Amino acid sequence: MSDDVMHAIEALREKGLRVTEQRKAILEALACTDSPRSAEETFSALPADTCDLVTAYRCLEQFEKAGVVERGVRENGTKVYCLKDEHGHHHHLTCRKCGCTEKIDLCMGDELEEAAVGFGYTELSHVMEVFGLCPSCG
Amino acid sequence: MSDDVMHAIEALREKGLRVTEQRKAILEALACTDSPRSAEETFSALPADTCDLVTAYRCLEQFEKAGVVERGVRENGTKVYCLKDEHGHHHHLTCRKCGCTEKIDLCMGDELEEAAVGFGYTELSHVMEVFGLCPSCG
DNA sequence: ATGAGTGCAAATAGTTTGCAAGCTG
DNA sequence: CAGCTTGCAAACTATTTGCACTCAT
Repeated sequence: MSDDVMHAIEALREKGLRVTEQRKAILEALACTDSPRSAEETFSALPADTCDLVTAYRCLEQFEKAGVVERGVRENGTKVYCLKDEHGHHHHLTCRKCGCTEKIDLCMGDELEEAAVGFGYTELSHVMEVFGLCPSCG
Repeated sequence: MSDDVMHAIEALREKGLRVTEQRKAILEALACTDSPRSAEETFSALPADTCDLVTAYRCLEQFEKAGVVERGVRENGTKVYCLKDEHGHHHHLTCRKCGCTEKIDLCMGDELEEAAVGFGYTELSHVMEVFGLCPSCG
């Protein structure tokens, strides 16, 4: 089991969430790829009969609330999730055609906060995804 | 009819798209608000019997391809559209609770392009939305 | 007049909810 | 053993598609 998964499990415990076989498997599935995955995709990546698709949805939602995964969106609106790694917040560059992704470190968190706080907003979060055609598909 | 709508109509013609009553009404509906609106919301903002909801979906999609509207996403994945104004590209700060929005000028287009081009990506686009609680809701 | 655009009905994708049974802490 | 979790079925929301008809160019 990877470090990231262990940390995630620990985080779940700290938040008072229960650690079940299903949840461990879902975290493992998220850990074994760099690309953010949708609930369906995460579910498909699981060994057969690990859990129900609904459970994948529910766990991913819980994981996000607990802060162990990050949520993004595809160009079509599908929600995608990826395990928070030790580097914390980052974004993705996703190929519109083949779906492959690259991690990009660049994040304007600070500028955003600044602008939003200027409007008196609190509890900020943001979604940012970059789409394009990768070298192989372009 | 506002300037923005006139420009949009002109742009449609240039792209070889037809200018119908429905399309004009949809553009008007988009023009009369600062907030990005979903297809459903745009449709509801239309005078009764202007067109079918499906038409709103189809037109907004066409408008985006033609470059006369910009598309964003809500936190829940819903697609939203807003008319491109003379200032061009911008982003929004949306209140998670009441849904009100503020326009924010800040956009990291250049940094993004740079990073993405570094990976060999082409035909870039990006989605960026900031969510929070507005002063009244926070 | 010709094909883009539209309306209506129906299909689809993604996600959420209700409820009874199961398992974790 | 309390109540968080899960599974199964079903509801729902947002969006897309097929097809015949209409209208802008």
